[in-house]
Amino acid sequence: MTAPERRERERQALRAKILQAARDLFLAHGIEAVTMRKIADAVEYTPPVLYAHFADKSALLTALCEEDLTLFHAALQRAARRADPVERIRRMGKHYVDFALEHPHHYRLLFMTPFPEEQIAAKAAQVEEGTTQGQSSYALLRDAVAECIATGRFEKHHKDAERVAQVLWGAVHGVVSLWILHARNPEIEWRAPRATAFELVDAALDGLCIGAAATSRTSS
Amino acid sequence: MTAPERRERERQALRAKILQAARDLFLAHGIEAVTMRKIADAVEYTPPVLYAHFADKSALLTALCEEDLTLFHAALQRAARRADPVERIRRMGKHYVDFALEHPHHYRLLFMTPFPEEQIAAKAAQVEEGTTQGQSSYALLRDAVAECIATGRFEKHHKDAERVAQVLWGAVHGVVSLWILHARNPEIEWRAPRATAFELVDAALDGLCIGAAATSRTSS
DNA sequence: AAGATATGCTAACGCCGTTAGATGTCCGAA
DNA sequence: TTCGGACATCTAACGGCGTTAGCATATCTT
Repeated sequence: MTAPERRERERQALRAKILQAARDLFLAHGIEAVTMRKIADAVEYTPPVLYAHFADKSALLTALCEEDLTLFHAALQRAARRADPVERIRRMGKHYVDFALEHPHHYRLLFMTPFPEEQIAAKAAQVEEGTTQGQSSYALLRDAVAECIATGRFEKHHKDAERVAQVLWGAVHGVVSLWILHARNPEIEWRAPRATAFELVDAALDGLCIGAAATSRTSS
Repeated sequence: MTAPERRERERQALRAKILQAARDLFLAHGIEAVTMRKIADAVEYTPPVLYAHFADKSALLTALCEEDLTLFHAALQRAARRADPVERIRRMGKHYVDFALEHPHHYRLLFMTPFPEEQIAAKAAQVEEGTTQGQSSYALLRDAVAECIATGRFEKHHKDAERVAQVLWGAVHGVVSLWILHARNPEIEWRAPRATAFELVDAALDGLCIGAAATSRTSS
C-alpha cells in the first residue's frame, strides 16, 4: 500500500462523499437546495475543495445523473424481458411511470431539466466517433417498436420505428411530467397519474396495433 | 385630466414597459437571462423601481404568464369551434402543439416550470370560494371529452372525462416538452415533433373511439 | 409658500458559483 | 535527517443575483 495509492483512495472516498451529500440535499429539499456551499458544509469542507473533484456544479450534477440513469436503465431492462414486443412495450411503460413517480426529484433532474451545453457537445463528439454505447434506454424502446413493425403487429401506416418510439416516450413522459409539475394546481381535479399513464399507453397501443381491442390491459 | 389621473396613467405605462422589457429579454435569451437588474437596465431605471410595480420577480413572471395564457387560450378556443367532439379534440391538439412549437420559450414558462408556492395558494383560495372562472383551456378539453363520452363515441371503459382529458393533455405535452428540452441531444434521431404529436393524438383517439379506424387523420 | 406625497436613487445585505493566492502538511530524495 | 516539492485545504475576494432600508428630490395640494 504505497502512499500515492492511499491518497488516491482517500480522494475517491471524498468524491463519493460529496456526491452522496449532494444527493441527500437533493432528495430532502429538491434541486434548488443543491448548492456548492451547502454541499461543502455537509461534508465539512470549504467550497473550493469541491472544485478539486468536479470541474463545476454542472459536472457534479451530471455525475449524479449518470448514476441514477444507470439505475433507471437497469429497471427498464428488467421490464424488457418479455418475448411479445407489444407486451414488452406495455411493461416498459409501466416501469417507466413507476420510476418517475417513485423518484420524482430524480426524474426532474434526468428528464425535465435543460441539458448544459457542455454535455451536449461531449455527446455529439461521442456520436461522431461512434463511441456511443447504443444501449440507451431509448434504444430498448425503439427496438421493441421495430420488432412490432417487422412482425406486422402495427397498422401499416405506422412504419417509422424512431417516430413511434418517440410517440410512446412522449406519452409516458407527458403524463408523469405534467403531474410532477402541476399536481398541486387546485384548478384541476387530478386523477392518479399511474392510471392515467397506463390508460394512455393502452389507448395508444390500441390505436397502433392491428386488431383493435387490447390484448392485455395494464391492470396493476 | 387631473394630475393623479395622469400619474396613474404614467404608472401603468411604466408597468407595461417593464413587462415588455422582460418579454424581450425572455424571447431573445431565454428565461435565465430575465433578471431584475437586466430588466431595470432595459427600461433605464434602477432595480428597486421594479418593486413598486411587482411584489417580487415571481409576480412579474406570473403577470407575463397570464398575458400569454390568454393568447394561448384564445388560440385554443378558435380551434374548438367544431361540432363533432372528436374532431374538436383533434383540432385542439393540433393548435396546442403549434403554439408550443412556435413559442417554445413561452411554453416552457407556462407549462414546464414549477409554480411558485404563492400562486398555488392564491388559486386554492379562488377555488375555495368558487371564484374560479371555469373557462380554463383545460375545461375546453374536458368538456369535449365529456361530450364524446355522453354521445357514446368512446369505448365504454373510458368513462371518466377528467382522466381521459388528462390522458390527452399528457399526450401532447409529452411530445412537445420532450422535444423542447431534448431536441439537441444527438444520441437520438429526432423526428419532427409536430408529426410525432399528431401521430400520438391520432393513435390515442383511435384507441379511445368505438369503431377503430380513424375518422379524419390530422393531415397538416 | 409649506407641508404632504410619491418617485427614484444609492448603498447595502445575504445569497450564489467560482477563482487566486497563501498556508500548511506530508512524502520522497539527497 | 533534513530539504524541496507536491498536494490538500483554507481565507478572501470577485461579480452576479433578489431584495430592502433610507435618503433625496420632485411634484402635487392647500
